[in-house]
Amino acid sequence: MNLKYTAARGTKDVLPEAAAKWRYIKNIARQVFNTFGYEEIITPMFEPTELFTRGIGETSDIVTKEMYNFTDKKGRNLTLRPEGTAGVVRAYLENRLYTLPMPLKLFYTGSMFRYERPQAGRFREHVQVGVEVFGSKSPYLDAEVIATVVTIFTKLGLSGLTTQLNSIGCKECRPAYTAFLRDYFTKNSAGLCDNCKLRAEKNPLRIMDCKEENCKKTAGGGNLPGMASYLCVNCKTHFEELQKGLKLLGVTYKVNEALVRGFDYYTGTVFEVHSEKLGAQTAIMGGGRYNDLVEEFGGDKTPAVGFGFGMERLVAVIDALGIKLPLENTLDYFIVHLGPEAFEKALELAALLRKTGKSVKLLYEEKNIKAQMKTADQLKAKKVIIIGENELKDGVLLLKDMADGSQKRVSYENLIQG
RNA sequence: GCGGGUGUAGCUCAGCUGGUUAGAGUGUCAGAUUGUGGAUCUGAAUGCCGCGGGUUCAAAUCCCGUCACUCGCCCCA
Repeated sequence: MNLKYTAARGTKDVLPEAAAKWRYIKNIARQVFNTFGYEEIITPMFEPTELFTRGIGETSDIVTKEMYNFTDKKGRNLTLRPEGTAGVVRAYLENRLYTLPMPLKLFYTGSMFRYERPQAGRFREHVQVGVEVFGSKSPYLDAEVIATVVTIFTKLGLSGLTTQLNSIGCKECRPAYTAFLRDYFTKNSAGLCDNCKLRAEKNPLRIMDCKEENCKKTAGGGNLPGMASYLCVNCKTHFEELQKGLKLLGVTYKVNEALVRGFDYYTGTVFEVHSEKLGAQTAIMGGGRYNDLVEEFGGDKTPAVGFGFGMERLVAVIDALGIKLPLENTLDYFIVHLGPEAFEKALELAALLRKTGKSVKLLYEEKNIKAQMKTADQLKAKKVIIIGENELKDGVLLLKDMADGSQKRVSYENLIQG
């Protein structure tokens, strides 16, 4: 076959088998969100470009090289959303959701778009399930938000995950630390890799996480003071209480002082969940606090915290761990029909059974019984109904249980009722 | 944006240093079993050898380009 069209680079079809997994995961997530009191919000897939450039940060990689921008017929600059938070914050303000009881807990699911080079666990369109909570600055809320996603992962049977945690400080304390790092690394730039030379100016926090040996050495092999020692009192107590909260909620975690996230809006708490089953992309969930973003978008100062996890990566971990999700096979009946008269009966019977909520399939072409039985087997039908000359003559049906192979004659009435 | 690998049947892949009608397993379809699936046996169908160009008497094989996939870097879910 000579394919005329293929899916756009970095996009993927989710076929029925995988879609069933997605459905199952989303159902679990919905259940968990419900128990934590979240409500769903659906926001547009594209927004004015400025929303993202301002929200995520002009200099971030996502904004500078990964956005799907376009102009519409009126010349408006629009962008396919690369992440979920900015749109939800915009919707929160535009619809005056701040008049609702606080804290307001929202969840969403939807596609995100980033123009990246595709690779294991990374696509140009990926689906995120995420939450945003507005109106509380309590560290115990941070803890609960983390517990929410950990609960989902636990319910799905995931193992070997590590929840990483850090505080990157707020407007009060972070500038002093980045200034210190910037100063230090520009003075000691000789040993840095090309990337880190750029980072020294742009985002010196990242240098602490570089894998290059020389950069590690230049960074003092872990002897440089970390962000922790620069945190202001508020950030410090917040971070301590968050950890206390996680212990109360039974969430195991690991503090990772090198954990930095790619969006500019984060303040204080940041966190990620990693799996070693994913190749180079190990994060399946990321999030944090963003106490200044609502205000930057023109609202009142409103603390907020959120996370997002990626469906594709989550499914990859589930598969890599060999987890078999309890997906139900839904085909109740397959009707085998022999001859034109039986076919008509089969159509009528299918309609009756479907009225009672049963799932029913049958073939529309004349095929011998063997071929039809084979199809029933391939479709994993629970039961097969056979209608042939004998059954027509006696006004009954032959009902076969595909699991044990047993079969018996039943009346139409009994079948519909049972 | 930068590197490495790979494109052969629906799927997984073999085709060595160029040489005749391009193979295997699996799946599909048919038959053995004319009213019975999952096992076994027999048989059949299926390929612009990713695409374009070049070298050559001759290219799936060598060279260049291109596209796609894939694994890394950066970054991120």
